[in-house]
Amino acid sequence: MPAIMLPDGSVRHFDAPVSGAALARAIGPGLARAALAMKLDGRLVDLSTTIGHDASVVFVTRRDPEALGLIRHDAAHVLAEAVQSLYPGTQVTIGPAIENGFYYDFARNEPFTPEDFPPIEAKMREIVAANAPFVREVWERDAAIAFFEARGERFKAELIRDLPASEEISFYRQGDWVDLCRGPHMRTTGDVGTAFKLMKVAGAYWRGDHRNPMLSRIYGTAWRDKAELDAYLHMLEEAERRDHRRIGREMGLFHLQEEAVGSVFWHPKGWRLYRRTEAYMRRRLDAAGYQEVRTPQLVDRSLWEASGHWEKFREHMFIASVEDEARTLALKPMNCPCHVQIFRQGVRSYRELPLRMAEFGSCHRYEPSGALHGIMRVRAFTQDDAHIFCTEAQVAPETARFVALLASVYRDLGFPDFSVKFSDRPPVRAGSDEVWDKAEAALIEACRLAGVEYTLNPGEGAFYGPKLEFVLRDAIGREWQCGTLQVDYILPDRLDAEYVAEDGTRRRPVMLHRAILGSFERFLGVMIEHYAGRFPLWLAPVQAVVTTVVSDADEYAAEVAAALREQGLVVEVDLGREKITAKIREHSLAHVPVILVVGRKEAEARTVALRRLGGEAQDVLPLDEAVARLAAEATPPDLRSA
RNA sequence: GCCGACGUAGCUCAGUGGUAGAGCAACUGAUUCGUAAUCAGUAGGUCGUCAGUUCAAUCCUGACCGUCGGCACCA
Repeated sequence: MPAIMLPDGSVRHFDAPVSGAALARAIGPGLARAALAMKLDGRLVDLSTTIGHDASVVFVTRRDPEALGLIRHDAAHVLAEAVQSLYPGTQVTIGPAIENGFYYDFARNEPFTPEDFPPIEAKMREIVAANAPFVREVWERDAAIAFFEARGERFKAELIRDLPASEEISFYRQGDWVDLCRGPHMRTTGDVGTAFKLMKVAGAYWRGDHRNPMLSRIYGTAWRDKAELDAYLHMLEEAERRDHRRIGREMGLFHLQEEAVGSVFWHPKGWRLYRRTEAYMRRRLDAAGYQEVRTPQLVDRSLWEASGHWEKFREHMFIASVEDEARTLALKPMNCPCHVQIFRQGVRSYRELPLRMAEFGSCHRYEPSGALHGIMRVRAFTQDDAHIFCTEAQVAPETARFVALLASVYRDLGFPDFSVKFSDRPPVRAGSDEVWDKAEAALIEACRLAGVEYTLNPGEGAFYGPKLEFVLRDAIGREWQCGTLQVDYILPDRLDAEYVAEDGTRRRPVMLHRAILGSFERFLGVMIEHYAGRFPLWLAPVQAVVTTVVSDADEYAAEVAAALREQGLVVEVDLGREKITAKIREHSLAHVPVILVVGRKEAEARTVALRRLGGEAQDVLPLDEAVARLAAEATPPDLRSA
């Protein structure tokens, strides 16, 4: 005799158990048509699920956010059926919904190629048009295993074997095709709709483990309607347009080449962008009480043995040696052991804590070749690194100070929107549970103190301590993990760092490893994509171009440029004989933020016509005023008064 | 590192078993023109590298290097 509560607070009573579909029909024909699935006491289930007890039900329609996941998951099933019907002998494995779409991993001797997409998509449309109901079946475990083994589906059989005994083995049938699946699904294959598209093929390890066979993965995207699909495809084009590798080349910022894989050749304009960012960071760190240091690139292996890197990370380190010496050196992959060496010089007092030691540390890591990506993932990079040596009591306030600094830096650099992930103790870790309890509690308290909201990232902490990860959101909604703060009780111990406490005893400091940008290379890559090369004036590598309408204005143009350079702006002068429209186009494509056009009128009146990148308006104003205005705007945010 | 695709002029790309083309950019000349492409001409390539097959390879085969998309990795 179920009593079912609906979202509007009303309650419906039934004499017997009732399916979701029947419930929807009882409420109204409109809902019966629109309902795709339902949330039964908050759990998303099939509409065919029978409700036999008192419950609350919320129907999911195409308009609800949950619909996307359902559409994508169902699309994965439709893809799998299409592939098996076109390519007999292909084994199915898993096919989940993911952000923006879905994928399905297939086992087949010959991998798929994009040329296979058109026939597969056509078959998928057939399956959707057939509008076959998704029918849930519960199987007995051995029968399920036998079923898949008889069909040569060893991956599916393996999945079932590894399901916990308590788990119900459910199948979903669509027409003649059936797949092991936990569900839930929508009513029919027709509910998938037609707003889907196969995107790419890729290899993927079975169960994500590189020791396992490589499967052939097909990625697709799926949306509620064509408008959403088009918007998504447009966003992808936008991302491609913003690609830092393309913009870096077009703007002459940097290049990469074979002889130095994973290292950046910074060109004058790119290096100016880099230096502006670095100078900004240096001012912020100075103001925040950090002391900058510089430590060696090449360090003897004995230090890496002491720090634990030699044992744990050697395969990621570049090792160097010379013939005349027996020593083995390594290029530093991290700065922390070197910073501890500075801390260890002389006797440290509690009065010196917290001691904030910063370095724009140049590091090398041997990253796997497949991981390299433009300047975002390289083998030689510079971190905005710092280590805060402090007492346990200082962990919370220092974390709060750091988060405030980080938020301010992100805001200044154009990223007001960021989120925080809290990674707690990993399964394999150093240190006792008591130490971890302490470290995690301190970090939680610090977040409370700083008013930081975070999502939990369980088991993802560093082996030596819990960490916060700071993820910023760019102009087109993508997320980039940049900043980090890690609490470390281990390294000070391994490298024997100590200070004299108030009571005269020697104690271990706690180390906070922290970075705001992460690495300059990666962060600048993110910034290039975020701004699509259209940097704010204070960061732009070339801040303005002065160009002429007629050659009579050449002399005046030089004067205008000189006046701007006097104020520290980087200005180019274009006296080319092309038409002004062509010159405007050229410098706009080069992403120069300000174009100053001068002709006879301006030369006589001592004015400039100021044009902003992307805009069409011309602002004619006196030279002095233009210079003052641009100089103010080109001042870095931390140096502006008020 | 693994799977797949790709590598031709500075860039974007065409093309062929008989040693290569276009557009843009560059350079030269003409054009003095008012806010996103003025016209004409010139120059530019060991067709990623190394082997093999062939009378002949940029093209076919193999290995290697690199890039791209994923996977794995990201201390």
